[in-house]
Amino acid sequence: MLGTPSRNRIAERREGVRREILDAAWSQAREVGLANITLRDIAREVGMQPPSLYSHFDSKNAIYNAMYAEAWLAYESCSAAELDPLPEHPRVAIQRIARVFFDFAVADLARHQLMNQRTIPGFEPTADAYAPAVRVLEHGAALVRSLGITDPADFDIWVSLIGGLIDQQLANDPGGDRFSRLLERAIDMWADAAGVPKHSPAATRAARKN
Amino acid sequence: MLGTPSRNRIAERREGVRREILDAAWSQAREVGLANITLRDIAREVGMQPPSLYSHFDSKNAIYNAMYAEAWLAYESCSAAELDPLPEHPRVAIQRIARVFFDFAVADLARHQLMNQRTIPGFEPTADAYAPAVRVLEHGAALVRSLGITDPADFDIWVSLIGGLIDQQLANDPGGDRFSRLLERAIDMWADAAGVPKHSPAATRAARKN
DNA sequence: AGGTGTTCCTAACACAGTTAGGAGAATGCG
DNA sequence: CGCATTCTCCTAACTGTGTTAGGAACACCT
Repeated sequence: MLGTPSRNRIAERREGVRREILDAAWSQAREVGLANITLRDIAREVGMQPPSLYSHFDSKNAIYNAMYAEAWLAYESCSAAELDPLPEHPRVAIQRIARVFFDFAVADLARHQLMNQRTIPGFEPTADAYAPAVRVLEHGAALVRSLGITDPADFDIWVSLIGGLIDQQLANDPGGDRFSRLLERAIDMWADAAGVPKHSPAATRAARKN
Repeated sequence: MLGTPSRNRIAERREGVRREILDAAWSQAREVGLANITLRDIAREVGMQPPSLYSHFDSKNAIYNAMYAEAWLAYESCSAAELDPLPEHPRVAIQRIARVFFDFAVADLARHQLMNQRTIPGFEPTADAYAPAVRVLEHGAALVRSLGITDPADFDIWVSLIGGLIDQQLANDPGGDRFSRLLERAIDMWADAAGVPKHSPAATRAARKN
């Protein structure tokens, strides 16, 4: 009965409040735009006075920082789920990775701005918040290497291509699919140049043998 | 001797002050970042009190707006100069267009953020400030069409590819050339897929005949 | 010279993030 | 249980931002 320090209680409650604040921040970000969220509005949504938020976050940027880490962790688990049985054929696999990242980014403008663009004036993620991002990128690079892409330049071009399509989609056709539907074609173009085996039935059969 | 209304004088001086303000805004933007410029600092650099700026611009966003128009006009005249004798060979021409745009964007981070990213919270260019931008884009599209690219999707991919490389260059290797040196290779990849004739001596000779 | 408009000024406001300091509740120990 | 401690939230206030109101000085035109 004794010996279990109730330090858990307090930590749990604290974590709960943190969650509430972050949820309010996300909802505000989606409502008024990532850059336009205000501590006053977050506090109102949580039922606090603005300065009380400082009991849980050191600053507004600390909130952005937590959101940043959260976003990349979310993508990490999303991609782990969506790419678990990675398609055997290299070209299909690379298409799938690109598609998963593209759809994740396009699904939430505010999140994408936070993750991939430098849209918040004074904000820069701390090292530990940045860690999941580099983990994801390094994992992607390793994946692409394992599919036979030896030249790192090819990886850089691949990343640029996907990022460019995402930006164009969100900037020029938000909610539509003008650029989304070009993704496969663009990646195929890249795969041809990078020497990824064509996706013919014969090639697929050959690949299955491994 | 008479009949020349001195309305010119006053208009000229007004235009001069506008120039001073915009120059100060650009210099501040390059110094502290586009989003971090402040009316107080601009006013100080011009030798005014902050509210006096309102005699020349309706708001801070109006300054951004003028800078936006200026940036695109600058690119328009830059590209007109750099692309005047457009290389005859389609592939070389398309490489050159991409290179000119890439270098112009990478040369000035603040300007690129203003022109091509939505990095200023409340700012959206007015129709007349936006006009040069659509003119440039439409001109580019027409140019690409004239080089034999019939599918608009190819143009969209081309734009995405260039934009993606620019963003990566500025975000991950500012001042370097990690992505800049991949531009030609990436555009060649695209040109292969889009069916732009290869750049062989024979093809060049054939193209010269037109 | 006198009337007129333009341009700049000072004073002040609203709203942002943030800090200081204290009250009250939850927690931990005798 | 009673007391000390810590944690959480509050109110009041500060700094810095864009912006508005209203007036003074200057250049201009007749």
